[in-house]
Amino acid sequence: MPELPEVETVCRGLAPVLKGQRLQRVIARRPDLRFPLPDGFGQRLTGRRVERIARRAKYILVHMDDGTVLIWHLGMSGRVLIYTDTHVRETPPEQAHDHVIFETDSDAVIRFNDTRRFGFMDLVDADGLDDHPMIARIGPEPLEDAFDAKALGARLKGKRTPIKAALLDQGIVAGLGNIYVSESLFRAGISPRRSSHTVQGQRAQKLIPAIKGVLTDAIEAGGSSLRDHRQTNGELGYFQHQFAVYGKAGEPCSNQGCNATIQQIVQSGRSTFFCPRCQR
DNA sequence: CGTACACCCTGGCCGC
DNA sequence: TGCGGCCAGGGTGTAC
Repeated sequence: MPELPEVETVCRGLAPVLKGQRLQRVIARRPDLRFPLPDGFGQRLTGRRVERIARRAKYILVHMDDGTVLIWHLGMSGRVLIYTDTHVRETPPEQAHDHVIFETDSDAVIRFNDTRRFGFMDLVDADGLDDHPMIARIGPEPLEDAFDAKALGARLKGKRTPIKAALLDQGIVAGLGNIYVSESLFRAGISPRRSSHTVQGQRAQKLIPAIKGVLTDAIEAGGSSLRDHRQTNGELGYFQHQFAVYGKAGEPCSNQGCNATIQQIVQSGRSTFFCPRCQR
C-alpha cells in the first residue's frame, strides 16, 4: 500500500517507540528481502541508539547514534507492526513474512512483515546517504515549499510522456504512487493522458495544490488512524481512505453536477482511473 | 529520450 | 475443490 502518506504515517508511529531508544536485538529471519541484507546487518544495529526517524520519498530513514542510517523501503506489501509493553502483555506469535524484528531496551517489539518481499533494507553512513543509488536521483519532496508550479513545470518541460507516467517517476517528484497520481490529476482536472510538456502555467498552478492537498489529506487520515491504533497496538500506516477515482471504475464522478462514469485505463502497465469529463 | 515489457515475489479472487 | 489466469499501492533493467 505504501505511498508517501502511508510511509509518513509509519514514520510518525515509529518515532515515539524508537527515538532515543537502544536496539537490544535485531533479528533478520532470512538473509534477503528484495536484495540481500548487508553483511552483519543485525550486529551493526544491535546496541545502537536511535537518534531520529526521517522520510525521503517512500523511504524510511532511521538515524543511529554512530552515524549509521537504516534505509528502509516497504515495497508493495510491507507492513510495520508495533507491540509495546511486552513485559506486561504477551507478544503475539510471529507471523509468516515477519522478516525483520527489532527489540528495544524499553520492551517494544517492531516487526517488518512483507509478503511479496519487494521491500528492502540497507545500511549506509550518514555522509553517504544522498549518494545512495536508490536515493540519489529522487526529485523534490512535494510537500516542501520549493515544490511549486515553476519547479514542476521546469521538470516537465519538453517531456512527451503522459503526465500520469511523469508523476509516477520519482525523479520528477518524490513519493507519489499509482493511487495518489490518479487522485491528484482528478483534483487538478488534468487528463492522465495529457502530454507532460503541456502541464505548464495554469495547469501546473492547479496541479501543485492538488498534489499537496491529496497528500496532506491522506496524512491527516493516517494521523487519526494512529490515534486509534494506539489503544489496540499493531499495524501502522494502514487506514481507510476515501478515494475520489482510484478503484472507482464504472461509478459516477463525484464532482457536483457531473454524472460521467469513472474510466479505468492502463498506462505503462498500471491502472489509471479518471473522469473523462472533468479531466482534460 | 520514450514506451513497452519482463522481472523480483506471494496471495487473493474469479471463472471454469 | 482444484487449477489456471489475472490482478495488486514499487522500482529496476532491457530491448526497441
